[in-house]
Amino acid sequence: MNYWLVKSEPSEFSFADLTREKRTLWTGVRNFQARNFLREMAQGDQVLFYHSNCNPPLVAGLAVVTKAAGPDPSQFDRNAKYYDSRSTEEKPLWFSPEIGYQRALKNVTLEQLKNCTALKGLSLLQKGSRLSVHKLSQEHFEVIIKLAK
DNA sequence: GCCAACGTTGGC
DNA sequence: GCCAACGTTGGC
Repeated sequence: MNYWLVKSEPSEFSFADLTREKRTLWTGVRNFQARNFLREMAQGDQVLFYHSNCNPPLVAGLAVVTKAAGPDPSQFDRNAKYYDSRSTEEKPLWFSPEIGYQRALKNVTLEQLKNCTALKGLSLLQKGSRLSVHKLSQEHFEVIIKLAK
């Protein structure tokens, strides 16, 4: 099993939104490295749901991959913000897994993550890291879950 | 709102 | 294939 962290701006889609909707297609990721991670996600993988671009940034809850990635429908929609003219039905560029609500977590702020020596090397904390999808080791995942208790 | 860091684009 | 210009991300 793999462990992931996905970022979302709470003003766009928050963990409370996921809690309400139960499941959602993770659409709109337009970065190749993040895309590769999305395609690697398998049903049952654990996903930390991170709120970015807010004050304070934090890990808000726990999600789970409910369905492996298929083509991101928003890339085909001419009127969508994430339309990509390079994509075809035969050769889609972008992929979306389905993410489901698992359980609420006590918030773990970015500051707490930074102050935790056990999380040294976490890719989210690397300088200049802007990826919206990160892969975590099981050890780092469990440390963050512990911080949320 | 600022700006550092990074990714992408496109001219050459 | 280089690299300058531009756009975006996201913490602060």
